[in-house]
Amino acid sequence: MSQRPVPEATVGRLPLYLRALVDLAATGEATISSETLAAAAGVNSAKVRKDLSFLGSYGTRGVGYDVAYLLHQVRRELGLTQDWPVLIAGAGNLGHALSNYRGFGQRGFRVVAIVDVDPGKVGERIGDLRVGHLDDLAAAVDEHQVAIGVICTPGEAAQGVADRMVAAGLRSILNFAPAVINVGPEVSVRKVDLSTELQILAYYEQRKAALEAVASGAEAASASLSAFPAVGR
Amino acid sequence: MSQRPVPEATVGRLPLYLRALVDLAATGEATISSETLAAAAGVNSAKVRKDLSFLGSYGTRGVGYDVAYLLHQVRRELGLTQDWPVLIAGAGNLGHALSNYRGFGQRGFRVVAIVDVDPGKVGERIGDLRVGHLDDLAAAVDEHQVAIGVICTPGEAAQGVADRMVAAGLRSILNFAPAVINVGPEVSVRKVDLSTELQILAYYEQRKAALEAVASGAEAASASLSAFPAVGR
DNA sequence: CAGTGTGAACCTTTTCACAGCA
DNA sequence: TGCTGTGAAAAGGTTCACACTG
Repeated sequence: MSQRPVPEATVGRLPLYLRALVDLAATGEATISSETLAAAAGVNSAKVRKDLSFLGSYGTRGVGYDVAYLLHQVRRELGLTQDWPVLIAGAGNLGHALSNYRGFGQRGFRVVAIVDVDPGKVGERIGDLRVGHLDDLAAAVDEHQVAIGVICTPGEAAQGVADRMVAAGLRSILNFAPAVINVGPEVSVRKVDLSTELQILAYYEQRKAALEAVASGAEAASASLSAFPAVGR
Repeated sequence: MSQRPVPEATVGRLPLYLRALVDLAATGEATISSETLAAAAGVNSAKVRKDLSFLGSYGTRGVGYDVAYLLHQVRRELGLTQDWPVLIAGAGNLGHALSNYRGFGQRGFRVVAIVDVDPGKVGERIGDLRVGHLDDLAAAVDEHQVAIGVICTPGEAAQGVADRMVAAGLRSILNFAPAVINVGPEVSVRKVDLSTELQILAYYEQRKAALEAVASGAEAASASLSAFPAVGR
């Protein structure tokens, strides 16, 4: 496959480029410059060029990138030329929402199983699926060749569920539970914490409020407001 | 308030420490070392000490940090000594789930309004709330002193909603829609993209599969598997 | 003497700036 | 001529290692 290692930061942006390219392909544009792609993805053009250069030399100097070709290359690099069966653990609010989320299917992620421990939830229908019991996780992983597990349980249950996932052979976990989970080095974990994001916003919001209090006071606050990053990621 | 600017990366970890400290306080521990806090937060101890040193010298050499005191300081730094009223735009799957998510309330974020454009959703009850119309967004922001807006709409609608939020005076936005939104530099935006996270996992999963194919082939793959970061953030 | 606080080294990521090519 | 691809510089973040202190 692709030669040198792609930096982590770049991998994190490839899905952004992918989305922009999909939108662009729909409009019928044949080629795109790094400048335009950068605008669509919300980054700067130097970053786009550097990132894409890790995948290979897919651009044409003086012209730009061929949309269809680049789209294919980014998809291939991300491993999205195949479908990925996904299992969700936890059929609460969030588990429900994710199971029904159309965006997953559109991007090649098929939710093939949902499990929970609550007897009141086991057996419930969600879309085309029936909620299974957590004890059947390993069987479901085997049966559907699941590659990625998603944890949507309360924080207390997260580690136990993660252990079962790893035992069942999963090596990629997306964790929505507000808890740190410990797994072996062969397992990739990504964490999405909804409250954390709000807390980070609260931090910057607070600073803005504090600055304004100063500004509305005696001396003009000459310091630029743009000291606040628009995006903290 | 607090003096020197806290690095962005540190701000991003403060909620992690906060959660660990809350758990710890519940167990009754009075003090904690950077080593133990690090384990609870899933980072290393040097990072913990550096991070906390930006808030001030709150530790005691040879002893550690006073849990209750540090908890208070982290809360204060993050601006969590007050409640933050939140408005959600988009009452679909995700909007529903977030409205009902207990974790927000527990951490000082109160969902005070939900709006949508779909006539089938406007008027619907979600918890204690009634879904309002998007046109009433500004009124709701005023009435409830909303500080943070959350976008849970489809991608196409995100920019329009963001524009309304900014026009209504919001300067902090959490965007769950799969789209880049453009706002002025005075507005902080954080983005959570569910599909993006899965795509990143797919990338690493694919590489693992490729490596294993090589390993199970002729020559022993001497390259270490630990080239895969457990967490990509 | 255990554990914080922090300079200094190191590594990653971003940005700059321009040579080189279609 | 216009835009890519990329070295080199700058910025930001992490880790090391140890002086210092309660």
